[in-house]
Amino acid sequence: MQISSRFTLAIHIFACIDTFENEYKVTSDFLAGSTNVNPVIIRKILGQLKGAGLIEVARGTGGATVTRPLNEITFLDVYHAVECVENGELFHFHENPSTSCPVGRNIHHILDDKILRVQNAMEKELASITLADIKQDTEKYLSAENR
Amino acid sequence: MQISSRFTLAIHIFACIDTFENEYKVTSDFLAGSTNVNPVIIRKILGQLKGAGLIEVARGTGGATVTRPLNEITFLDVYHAVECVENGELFHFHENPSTSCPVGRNIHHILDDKILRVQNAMEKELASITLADIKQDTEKYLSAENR
DNA sequence: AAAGATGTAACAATTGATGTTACATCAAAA
DNA sequence: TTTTGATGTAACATCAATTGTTACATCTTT
Repeated sequence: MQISSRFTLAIHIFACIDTFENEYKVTSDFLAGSTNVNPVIIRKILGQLKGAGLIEVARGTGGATVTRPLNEITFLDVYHAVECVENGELFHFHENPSTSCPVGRNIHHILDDKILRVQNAMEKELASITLADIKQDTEKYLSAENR
Repeated sequence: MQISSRFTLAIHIFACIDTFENEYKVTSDFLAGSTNVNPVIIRKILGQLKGAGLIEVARGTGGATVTRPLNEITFLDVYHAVECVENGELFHFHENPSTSCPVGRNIHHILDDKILRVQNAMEKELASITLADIKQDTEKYLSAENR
């Protein structure tokens, strides 16, 4: 299983807000155009980002804006905002291992710390990347187009 | 989205093989009992592990055995054997970002290296854990039960 | 009020995971 | 050589999550 495209969509949304907020009003329809994804899906993601306090969305008048400096928003913040698994558990366990088998009744003890290590490694890397990096590379690629 | 329970099931299977292979013949029915998962599911996972060269399964007579020393099989080997996403891509991209939007047509350039960093961090940690670690902790918890 | 947004409910479609039955096939042992 | 107990696998069922879509109440500015 893969991490849902909501994550890459959310990053795409932030790149659009930063790139276009001075030129256009960045609405769900605008974002739907850039991502080629249904506006209602965009609004749901905007709602999750808003719920996490990363953006504000103007009711009535429309448009999304970022609430903090971009270097203070990490990929991990976005990931947590948008990925909706219980406790953010990366690995899915089989539900009811046998309690009459000694391995079955201990498999959680045996595995939990190792799985946590893997999840922590991933989250640490996610936390090391910020939206400022995205801004920088977006500008790099866009200016490379104009030559 | 979470990584499928096939992964934790596969580790469970290895723990069973190592713990019980001298006492019992470790068949798909035996493993189905310990994991509380349907035997056909177990056989599919066994097939994937066999395809990756990690185990051998005896046709006719039945039973699974490991092909290499446990410290030479990493979590990453098991993960790759069992997780069936194209190229092992951890993140799912939205399919058709707009080519008429400058952000849309560059979003892959912008994101790919960062996503790769995250995936590499996860895989590096997966590669650092081996089935020998599982064996050791399995023995630890089972012997703790017998006191 | 009118216009242009958002928020959200309700439902459809698709996909992948998981479960289940059935059966062909295999290898050892009786 | 037949029986027995396995595996391999097809075919289908079920379920959950993602994603898409329509519709509409609601909000803010004009």
